[in-house]
Amino acid sequence: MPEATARSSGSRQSAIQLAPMEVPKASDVLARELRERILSGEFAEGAALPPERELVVQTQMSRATIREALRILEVQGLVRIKTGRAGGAFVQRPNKDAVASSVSLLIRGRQIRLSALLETREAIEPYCAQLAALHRTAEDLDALDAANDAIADDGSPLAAFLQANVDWHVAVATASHNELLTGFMTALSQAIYTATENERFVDQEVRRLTVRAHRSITKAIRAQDPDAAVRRMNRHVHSYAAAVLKVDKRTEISVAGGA
Amino acid sequence: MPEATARSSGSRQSAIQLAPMEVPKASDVLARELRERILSGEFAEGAALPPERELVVQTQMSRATIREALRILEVQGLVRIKTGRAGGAFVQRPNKDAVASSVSLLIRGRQIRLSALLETREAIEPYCAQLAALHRTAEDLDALDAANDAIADDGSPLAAFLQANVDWHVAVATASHNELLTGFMTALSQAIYTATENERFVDQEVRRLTVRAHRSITKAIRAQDPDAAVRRMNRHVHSYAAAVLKVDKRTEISVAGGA
DNA sequence: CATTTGCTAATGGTCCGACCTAAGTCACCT
DNA sequence: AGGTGACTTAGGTCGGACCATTAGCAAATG
Repeated sequence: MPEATARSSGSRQSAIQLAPMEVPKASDVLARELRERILSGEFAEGAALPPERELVVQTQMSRATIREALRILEVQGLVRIKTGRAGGAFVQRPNKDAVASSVSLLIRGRQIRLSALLETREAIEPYCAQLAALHRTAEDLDALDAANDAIADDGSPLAAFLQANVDWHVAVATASHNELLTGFMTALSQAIYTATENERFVDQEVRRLTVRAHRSITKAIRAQDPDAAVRRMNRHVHSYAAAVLKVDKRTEISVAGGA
Repeated sequence: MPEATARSSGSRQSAIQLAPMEVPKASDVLARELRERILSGEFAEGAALPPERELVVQTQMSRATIREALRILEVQGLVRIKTGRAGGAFVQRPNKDAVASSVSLLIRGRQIRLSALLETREAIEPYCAQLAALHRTAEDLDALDAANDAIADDGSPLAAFLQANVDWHVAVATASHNELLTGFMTALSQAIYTATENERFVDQEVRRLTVRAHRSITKAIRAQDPDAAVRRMNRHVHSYAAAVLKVDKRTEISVAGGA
């Protein structure tokens, strides 16, 4: 790759020199302005932004430009747009779903392997369990029990098991009362869910072991025993990862062998 | 909040029942379609999507609709749009910047406290160091050394120190060769940077200690000693967090006292 | 009176067509 | 040869029109 080293493109040099200038797009300018006002708290959550046509007269921009700006904010999770009378753009604080979706795109786009997802979970979740043991409330414990009861339901289909499994893990993260950690774990759990959906290794035995491990971890969290919580969670996610990867590898081999 | 419990709004019940139907927006449909094709690999990275006017004739949608769809993909980091002749929408795989920006919005929007950020780093980074010790390459070591040398430069301003600090931590994550973990750490480091920018506790002593800790951790990573890496990193981020929070708390008190 | 139905207004969604701006290409002129 | 400017192709912006959805109110209806 030959890098251009010249300071000008080879023509005569005038005495006057100007730096390259940035010309931002109008919709970006408006989006940035609105975003700053939202994040600064100037617009309260749930407040309605002016209607598009009103923004047109206020900003002197065209409606297309304004709509693009609103679309940007919508994708970023900063506003929610409702149609119809009394509709409009309503201010929203970004939530973990926005993070989850962008993480999901990263995973799909860069084809991050299941092993990397499980590895990441092994990094994060034991610490979540530790914090959960320290900060859990009664409601957190209820959520944990509810999710685990749903997992214990033998008759439920695979999808229900996996969803309940996700719910339990997210409940652990929620009990940590660290919103950022919760956001990461939500995104991660969802991704592991979809990646595991086609795995065939989830049988009654796996379910039984899962429920037992969850119960044990929940017990430590209830007892506010951070050491036990981190230790048991570590063991749980590690053994789960090992089990998944064993099946995963076997599948790869059988696929490769069958071709 | 009185929740509506009725299944219909109180009128006569016809025998025929219909579920609420979703009517997606045209731009969302197009965005979804293009997104799937990009993620499935049908469009290679760097490939140019058809020009807007060409998409108009292909999809029978208006240009405004198509532009909104492209704007969605742009915000999600799936395409990059260039103006001028030979411009257009070029396919891009989402990178960690997209995750970092959405995490940044989450942090600002939900006013996540610095203590939570540091807590999250304590969860993630020791594991990163462990993986780095296992998987680091020679290039990774070079990056670590370069970043730490930049930190050691006593004469540099605060911003340079903080940036070099971020670079080093990101380099550790990169050395783990887990793209998801790297994405998380990039987002997190950037956020901690901005949150720490105004802290006044970074003096020469802090710099000296930081450099020393980094050197020690780098040494463990170089020696491929995961246990030492995780232990030292744990200690480093923990003591850094304690130091920051001490100043943070003092600042809060002095502000409260002065008011 | 209660319910249903229909009308009206407000607001986002879509479309069309025009023009502006940015940036390669290339022929022409010096 | 080298610069200059017209041409061309792309996105960016604009204005206006009309459609679709929904809330609220009014009229019809039993």
